[in-house]
Amino acid sequence: MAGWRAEGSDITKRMTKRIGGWARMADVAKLAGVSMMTVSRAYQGNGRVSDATRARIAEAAATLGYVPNLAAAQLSSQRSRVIAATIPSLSHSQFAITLQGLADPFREAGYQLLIADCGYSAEEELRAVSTVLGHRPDGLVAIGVDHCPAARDMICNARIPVVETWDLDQPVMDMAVGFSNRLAACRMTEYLIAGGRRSIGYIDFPAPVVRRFMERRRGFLDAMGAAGLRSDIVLDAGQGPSGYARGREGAAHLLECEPDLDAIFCATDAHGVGALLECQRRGLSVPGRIAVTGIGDFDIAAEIPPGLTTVRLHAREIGRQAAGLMLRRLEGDTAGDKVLDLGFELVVRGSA
Amino acid sequence: MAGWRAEGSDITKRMTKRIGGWARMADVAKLAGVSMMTVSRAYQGNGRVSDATRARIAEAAATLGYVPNLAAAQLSSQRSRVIAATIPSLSHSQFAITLQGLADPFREAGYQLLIADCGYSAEEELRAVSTVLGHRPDGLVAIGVDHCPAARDMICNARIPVVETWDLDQPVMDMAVGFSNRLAACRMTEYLIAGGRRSIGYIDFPAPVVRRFMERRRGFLDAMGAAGLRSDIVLDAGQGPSGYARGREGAAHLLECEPDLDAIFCATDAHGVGALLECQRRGLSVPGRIAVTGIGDFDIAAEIPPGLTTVRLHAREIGRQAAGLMLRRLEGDTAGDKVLDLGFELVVRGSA
DNA sequence: ATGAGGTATGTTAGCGCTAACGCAAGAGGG
DNA sequence: CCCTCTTGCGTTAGCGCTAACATACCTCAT
Repeated sequence: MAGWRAEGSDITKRMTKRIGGWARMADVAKLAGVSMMTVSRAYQGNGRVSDATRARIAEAAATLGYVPNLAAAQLSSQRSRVIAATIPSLSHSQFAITLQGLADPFREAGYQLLIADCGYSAEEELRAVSTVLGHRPDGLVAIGVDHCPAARDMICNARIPVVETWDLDQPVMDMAVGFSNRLAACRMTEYLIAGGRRSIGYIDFPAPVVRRFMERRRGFLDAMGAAGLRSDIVLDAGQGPSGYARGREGAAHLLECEPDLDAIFCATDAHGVGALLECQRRGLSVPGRIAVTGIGDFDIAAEIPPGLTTVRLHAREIGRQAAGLMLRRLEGDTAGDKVLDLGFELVVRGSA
Repeated sequence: MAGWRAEGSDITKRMTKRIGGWARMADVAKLAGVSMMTVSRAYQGNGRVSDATRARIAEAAATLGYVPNLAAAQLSSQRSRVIAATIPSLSHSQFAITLQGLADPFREAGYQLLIADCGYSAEEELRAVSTVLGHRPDGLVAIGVDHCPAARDMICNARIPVVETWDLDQPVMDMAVGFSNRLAACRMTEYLIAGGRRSIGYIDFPAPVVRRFMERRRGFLDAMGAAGLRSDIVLDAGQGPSGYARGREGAAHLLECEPDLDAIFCATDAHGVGALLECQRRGLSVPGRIAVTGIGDFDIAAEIPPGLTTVRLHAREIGRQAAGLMLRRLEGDTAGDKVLDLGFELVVRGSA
C-alpha cells in the first residue's frame, strides 16, 4: 500500500516534471537498475563503482540526457565548485586577459567561474557582491582591488579564500597576486629622467579613485619629486568610451598649456597611443622632440610606429598565479606564500 | 523532551555550522521573531509583509550578515535567476562589449550572468556547456553562434529560451540578434570596387571554421565574383596572440606575392590596422596607391591615420537587445519578433 | 450582528542531491 | 576454518529554501 502510493505519486510527479524537462538522478538510477547513491558516486568519480555499473549508468544518463543539478549537489555537499570573480569592467582588455588566465586552471580543476561586474556605484557593487556570495562560491578572486568598505566587509564575512590581484600597494584581505603600480610608474619616470627629459607631463583619469591609478600617479610624483623636477603637469583626461581619443585630447591640451614639454607619460597604453598620434600629428618628432610612454604593453604598443615604450604587466600570468594560489588553498594547503609579486618589465621601444 | 532534543541538536548544528560561517534564513526568522516564510516573503518582495515586520527582518539580517542561499532558493522554486552566456573568448574585445551590453539589463532585472568560456576543443566546449546547464539557468545567450552539434543538442534539450547573437546567416535555435556577416563583407567589397579597386586581397583566419569568418569570406567572394574580378587573393593570416601583428605579416606576404594589389580587405580591424601600418612602412600611400579596410570599427580604427574605413557592428547594442528579447520571453511574452537584424554601418574614413 | 473578502503570517511538504553509515560478498593471511 | 580487510553498493537523513495551502484577524457592507 505504502509502496503503491509512493509509486503512484512518483509517476504523477514525473509526468508533471517532464514539462520542466530535466531528468533527475533518480531516473538514471532506476534505468540503470542501481540506487541513486551509486549514480552519485559514479559522477563524483572518487567512489568505488565497478566498471560494469559505471558503464550502465553512463548509458542510462546518455539515454535520458541527464545533466546533474549542481544547485542540489551544492546544497547537499556544502561545496559549490564555483569561484566568484569580481571585475570592474568586462570590456577592459587587460582585465579580460587576467580573467582568461584565471578561467583555464579553474576549468581544468572542475571549478566554474561566476563573474560579477562591479564597476558601478558602491550600491550596485554591494548588490553584485551579495548576489555572487548568495551562490556560496568556494573562493573569490578580486580582479583589481577596488571595493568599497561595505563590500570588503561582506567578502571578509564570507570566510572563504580570497585572492586580490593587480595591485600590491595596499593591505591585503587574504592572498594577493600582482605588482606595485607605484613602483612601475616610478621606474618609468626615472627612465625618462635618466634619458634627459626634464619637463614631463602626466595623463591619467579624473580624480583617480581607482587604486591602481592613484598609485601610478603617486609613483610619478615620487620620482619627479626625488629628482627635484616640476611635478604639477598632471592632467585628468576625463571619462569617455575610447582611451585613445582621451589620450589624444589630453596630449593636445597638455601641449597647448605647456609648449616646452619634452615627455608625456600616460597611465595606460591606450592614452599613450593617443598621445603619440597627437604628437605626430602636430609634427613633433618622437622621440627626438618629445618622448611618449604608457603602462600596460597593450598589443598595439608594439605595432604603432615608432613603438610605444611602456611597462609590461603580465596580465595573463596574474590570472594563472591567482588561480594557482586559490586551488592550492582549496586543497587544504595553507603553507606557501600568500602574496606573489610578479613584478613588471620596462619595455623600451622607439617612443622614448 | 522532543523540544529539548530539537533545541539541543539545533544549537549543536549551529556551532558546527558557524565554522562554515553563514547565517540561515531560520536564524534571521528567529531573531526577528517571525517564521521563515515571512522572511522569505520579505526577501522576494512580492509577498505581503507589514512594514514593521519588514524592518525587523532587515535589522536581524544586517545583524547576522545574512545573505540568502540562492542554490537553496533555486532548488525550491525551480527558478535560478541565472542566465548562461557562452562566449568563444573572454579576451575578444568585441565579444566583451556585447557581454557588457548583456550584463546591464540582466543585472537590473535581478538575473546573474553565468559565463561559459567555450573557445576550446569540441570536447571542452561540451563540458563547459554541460556545467553551465548543470546550474539550471533560466535562459541562455550564445555570443557567437559557433557550437558543435553535440553542444547544440544539449542546449536544445534544456528547453530554455535561447538567444544566439552576432551572426544571422544561418538557422536559429530559438531567438537571435545580430546582422549578416556575409552582407557586411559583401557591402565593403562593393564599396572598394565602386572606388575603382580591381585587385583586392583578403586577409582572414586559418581555414575559417568560425562561422562569422566563413560568412565574411563568402561575402567577399560573392561580391568579387559578381563584379567579374579575381577572387583568389585570399590569405589565412594564421593564429597568434596579436591580431595587429598577424595583419601586418599577412599584408607583407600578400604584397610580395601580388605587387599590383590596389586594396587589402581584412576580416577584422585588428588585421586591418596591422595591414595599414605595413603598407605605410613600405612607403605605399594609403589610400592613393592602396586601400585598406577592416570590419568591426574597433576604437583604434578611428585614431590610426588616415583613419581605417570599416564596418560598424553595434556590438553593445547586440547585447542589450539580446537581453531584452530574453527578458521579455522570461516574462511570458511569446509574441514579438524572434530574430532582430541590427544591421551594420559602412564607416568611410581615410584609408579607402 | 454576520458573513464575505482582504491582509498578514504560519505550517507542511518537498526541490535533487550527497555525507555518513550499514552491510553483504569475496579476498587473503594465519 | 575463522577473522580481518577490501570492494561495491544500499539506506537514512538532511542541506536551505519556497509553493501551496492553512489560519487568525481585521474591515466593511448587509
